[in-house]
Amino acid sequence: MTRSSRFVVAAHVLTLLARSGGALTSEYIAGSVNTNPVVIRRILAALARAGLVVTQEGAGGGGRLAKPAAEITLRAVYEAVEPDSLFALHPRDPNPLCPVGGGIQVALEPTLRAAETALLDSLADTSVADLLGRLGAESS
Amino acid sequence: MTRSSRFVVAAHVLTLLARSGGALTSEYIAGSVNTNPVVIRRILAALARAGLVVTQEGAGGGGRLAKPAAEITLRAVYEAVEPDSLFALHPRDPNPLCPVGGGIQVALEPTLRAAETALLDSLADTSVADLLGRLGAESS
DNA sequence: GGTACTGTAACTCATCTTGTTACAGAGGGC
DNA sequence: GCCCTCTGTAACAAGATGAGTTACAGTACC
Repeated sequence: MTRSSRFVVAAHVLTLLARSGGALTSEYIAGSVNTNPVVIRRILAALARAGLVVTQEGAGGGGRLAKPAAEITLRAVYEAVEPDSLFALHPRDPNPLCPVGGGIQVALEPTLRAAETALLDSLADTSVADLLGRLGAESS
Repeated sequence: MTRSSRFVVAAHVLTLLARSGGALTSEYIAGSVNTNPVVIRRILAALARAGLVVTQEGAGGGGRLAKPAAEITLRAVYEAVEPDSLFALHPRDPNPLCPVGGGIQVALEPTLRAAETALLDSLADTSVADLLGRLGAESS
């Protein structure tokens, strides 16, 4: 799979916002992430839809956290920017006349769901505040 | 991300092989998966490299399980066909002069590793024999 | 009104996946 | 030995997606 870097970039953005304590412009954030401001605005838009940040247009605007950094888990960040399921099923439906082809997707479903849940539960153990703490511990 | 369906197809292939008890040709398998035989051969090649199946060239050849279906976990299948890490880091390295940009990847690393481990551990709970059992319970 | 922002469309480029054709080589049956 | 049936793999096309970029409409503060 062509993995996207949106999740890692989103965590980066939120950590920046947590550290600043206020609002930052997409251009400033883009300078730290080393990308284009539009890329940041797209990420911020997804995070805003999920209620993790608040953005404001116009002069003096930008994005800021919508709640305390300790209350923003990486699970919420992941779900905000990677809405699709982790596993892709067959590109063309398998042969329904084959006993295996006709039932394999249903047979796999509970396992795939459990694996994705395990991933999300693990991500829920880390918050944006935790990330900020790890940064502070290394380079104050 | 363009999510790949290799994992689901590989599970399908192995379930077919487990059910047959012997060797199947890529053309036969392709009929159940509803794809091209070359796609199946690519999957079988990855599974063979991981020691999950044995393939044989020539007339009467094909692929068969290299060990009992109960000993093939979906974790091993996933690792065989999806060798890349689940999370992509920044496409361009973040700005090292920024306190956040310079350390965010290191700060994220333990969380990403734990999440990927949680996923793999969950997949280890299901074997190819389990899949075959789920199929049998629905359509005998 | 002017300036500083976001929101978003539109386009390009690169990469990945899948499907496909083609062909070399292996191996069993005659 | 000679077929015929297979795998292994290269090569290419088509489609999808991600990321980067430019452009511009709209909003909000001064």
